[in-house]
Amino acid sequence: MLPDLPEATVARLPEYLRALHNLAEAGHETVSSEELATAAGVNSAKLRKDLSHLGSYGTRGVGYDVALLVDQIEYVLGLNQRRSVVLVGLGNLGHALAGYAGFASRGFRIAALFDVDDEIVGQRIHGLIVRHLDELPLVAAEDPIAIGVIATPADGAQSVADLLVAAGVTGILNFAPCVLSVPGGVDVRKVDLAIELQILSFHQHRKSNAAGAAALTALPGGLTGTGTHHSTDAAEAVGS
Amino acid sequence: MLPDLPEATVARLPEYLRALHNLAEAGHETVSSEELATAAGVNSAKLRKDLSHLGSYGTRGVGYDVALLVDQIEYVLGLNQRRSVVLVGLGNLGHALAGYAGFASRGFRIAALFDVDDEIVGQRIHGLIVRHLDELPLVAAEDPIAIGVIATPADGAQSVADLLVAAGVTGILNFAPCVLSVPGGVDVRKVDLAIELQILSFHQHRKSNAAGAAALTALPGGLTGTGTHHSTDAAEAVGS
DNA sequence: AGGCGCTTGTGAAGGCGTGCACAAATCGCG
DNA sequence: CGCGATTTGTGCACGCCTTCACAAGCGCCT
Repeated sequence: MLPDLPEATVARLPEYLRALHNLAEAGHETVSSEELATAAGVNSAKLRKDLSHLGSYGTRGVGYDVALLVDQIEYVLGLNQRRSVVLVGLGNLGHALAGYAGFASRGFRIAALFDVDDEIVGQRIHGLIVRHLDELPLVAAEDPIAIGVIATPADGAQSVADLLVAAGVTGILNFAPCVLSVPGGVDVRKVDLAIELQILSFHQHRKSNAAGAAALTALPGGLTGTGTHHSTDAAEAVGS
Repeated sequence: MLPDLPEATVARLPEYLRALHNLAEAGHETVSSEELATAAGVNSAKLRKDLSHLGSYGTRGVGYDVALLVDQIEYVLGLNQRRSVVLVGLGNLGHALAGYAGFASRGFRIAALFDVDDEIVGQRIHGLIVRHLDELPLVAAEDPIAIGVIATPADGAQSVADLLVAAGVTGILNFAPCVLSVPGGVDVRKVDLAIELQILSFHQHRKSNAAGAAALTALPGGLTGTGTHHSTDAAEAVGS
């Protein structure tokens, strides 16, 4: 029976798994929560709580059996079942994703590549022929598709998502910079390089302002939102 | 003055910004929290609370001025300052990232490309010559590097990170599947395709087991009739 | 066999984030 | 000028996640 895992825990399990694989290759048979936590870049208490949600697979005074834990996590994540992945959109990014080695190493199999551009359809990319998006239903009929990866421009992403959903896909990984609307029961995860860069930018901006900000923080006025303060000068006055 | 924003809010601001740019192009001059929230794929209350952290830039009964809000968010994120980005590792993924249009569109400028492979160094990729990683300090001396993007295999990533830090980089975006250790004050964000796939895999595994479980759970006292209903998953999963 | 050191698993507390629901504020219209 | 429609900004409650601290359990050594 599958335990009900907190979402935050689920997001960390793959990281633990990768660390465990490394440890196994290095010859470790057991590992303490402290070691594994360090290898995975988290707090040891958090790691223990995460693993405790899977059940008691550790031995007090000793640690966790590496091989056993690998099996458990892989089972919980459903990685022992092979899942078919299709990739839609073979521009720069899609091309790179098609050649990504990380697919096969975790039980994922690229079943097909799709695009709509006649220049790209028919090309052979990393051993697979790019097919036209119209053929997606055919491919899905032959072999159920578990996960669809969208690497198209933003304006085509929603219609691709609709096609994927219609083909029975219940998990979508979206690299297009847009919001997808999908029916309930379909899981969408988004990866956006630009967003990550902007978050980094924010932290740098904050750090660089932190020094001078301390001198300005003594704002006496404004009790409760007396809206006389207008925004434009705020933006410009601060930007030094 | 830069307000102290909750991390969750910061992570959503770029999404709001993108939605606002779309609205501006579509000719909207003002937008209500409801509209903007829908466009950004979030709850309207959450959006209002997020924006309230920046200050009061809306007008009750009317909504938000699109142009003003764009300026505010860009200011807070530090996007009006152009930041130099260097990209290390030009394999499949790095090659695609070098051609990513999203860099320039948000004020980021690719300052240089680096690799260590003699086959790759010297190549011209999307208008830039790939330089040897050894030259990184030289480039950093000419023009301060804000952000370093690591797209190398895992085994080289830590040493690249060390080099970047030594060159004064304070923000790192890591595509390598490994944990980086960096000194305090340096911000690392990680993007891992394999992790995202595994999270999707988990949800599918859970769903497929829930179906079987639902058949077995003939709960006698079930008044509500709807057992474990996860229709909101899709909406929440949008925020990665 | 017994005690000691080590490590897991977990109860409890605190912090953070989310969403509801409503008061405050603004605009347009009669 | 006043009123109603509309929308923002926010107090509050709730739930999730993190972290601490420690009891419970296991193996080893004497």
